[in-house]
Amino acid sequence: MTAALPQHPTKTQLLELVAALGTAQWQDFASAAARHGLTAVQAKLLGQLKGPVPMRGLATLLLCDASNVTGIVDRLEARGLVRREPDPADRRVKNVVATDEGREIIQRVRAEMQATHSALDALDEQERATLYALLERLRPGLERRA
Amino acid sequence: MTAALPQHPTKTQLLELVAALGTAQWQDFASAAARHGLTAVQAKLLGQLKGPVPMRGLATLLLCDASNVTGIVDRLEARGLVRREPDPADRRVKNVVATDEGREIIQRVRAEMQATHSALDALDEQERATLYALLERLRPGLERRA
DNA sequence: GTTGATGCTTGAGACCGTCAAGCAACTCGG
DNA sequence: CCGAGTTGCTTGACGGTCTCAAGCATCAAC
Repeated sequence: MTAALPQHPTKTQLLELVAALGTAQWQDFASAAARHGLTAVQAKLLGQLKGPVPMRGLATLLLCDASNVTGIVDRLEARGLVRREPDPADRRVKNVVATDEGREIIQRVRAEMQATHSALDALDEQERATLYALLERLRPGLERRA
Repeated sequence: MTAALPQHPTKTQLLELVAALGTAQWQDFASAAARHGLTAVQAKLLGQLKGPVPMRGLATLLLCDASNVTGIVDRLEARGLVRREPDPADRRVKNVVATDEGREIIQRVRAEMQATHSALDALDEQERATLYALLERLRPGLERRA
């Protein structure tokens, strides 16, 4: 008998569980990145580069000041994982592009997130679909800018 | 017609969704904390103090070096939100305790996480129970130390 | 063209995080 | 009891992350 099974968890319990899983996943990500000599923030920025993105766009994506992006890109560029390209339409803009090496590294980091992958393996296809649908419902509330 | 509805989202999609929600919640937490002059890390530490906790225990909880905890507790103590008490059983140990003001502030921060609360309001009791159960299944995989 | 907005960088300052080193106190074998 | 090893905490050095204010170049609009 599992008398402690919460049939109706409080919002607080759910909130704490989400927070705990979020930080656990972040740790997993950070340690995978560290194995390749990257910080979590650097890896996250690298992960946003599906195509050329202006510095300003990165600041918006990462919800931080533009001057912060300068430093992060500086360090990535020094390692050859990223390039700054002039924008043909607007000479103020610098577009950031991942190099081949950059793309390869971020792909490896994602693949090496062992804890996250093994956690998701605990669910079958159907359960994952249910979880995805529920989380998708949370998104609009969470991403609204206060 | 919603043809794009993923009946069976890939692990990658699910992973990215979890990551997005995790960082959104963290931002929410950080901005609630900032309204009270606290950083997210300070608020997180404060939230762990249900009773007296030794410095070493905090380092373990926060998955960081003990010397890091020293600085964070220093700043919280300077604001009077936390106290260091000697441990009666072991004179090496210093137990950290939240002051009344500290308890009050962390409670307010939690209550003021508007985005998170409104996100959870999008689900009814039954859905929350389902979500909780699914997330609980993810925990063992995620929290295993690699 | 002048005015104003926008994109990026720089510099100062605070916090977060690690590591190495150090001191105090505990523990345990002898 | 006593010395050896361990553990708990702090300090100092150093790098990364973040914000703010200031500055330069460029664009847009009148």
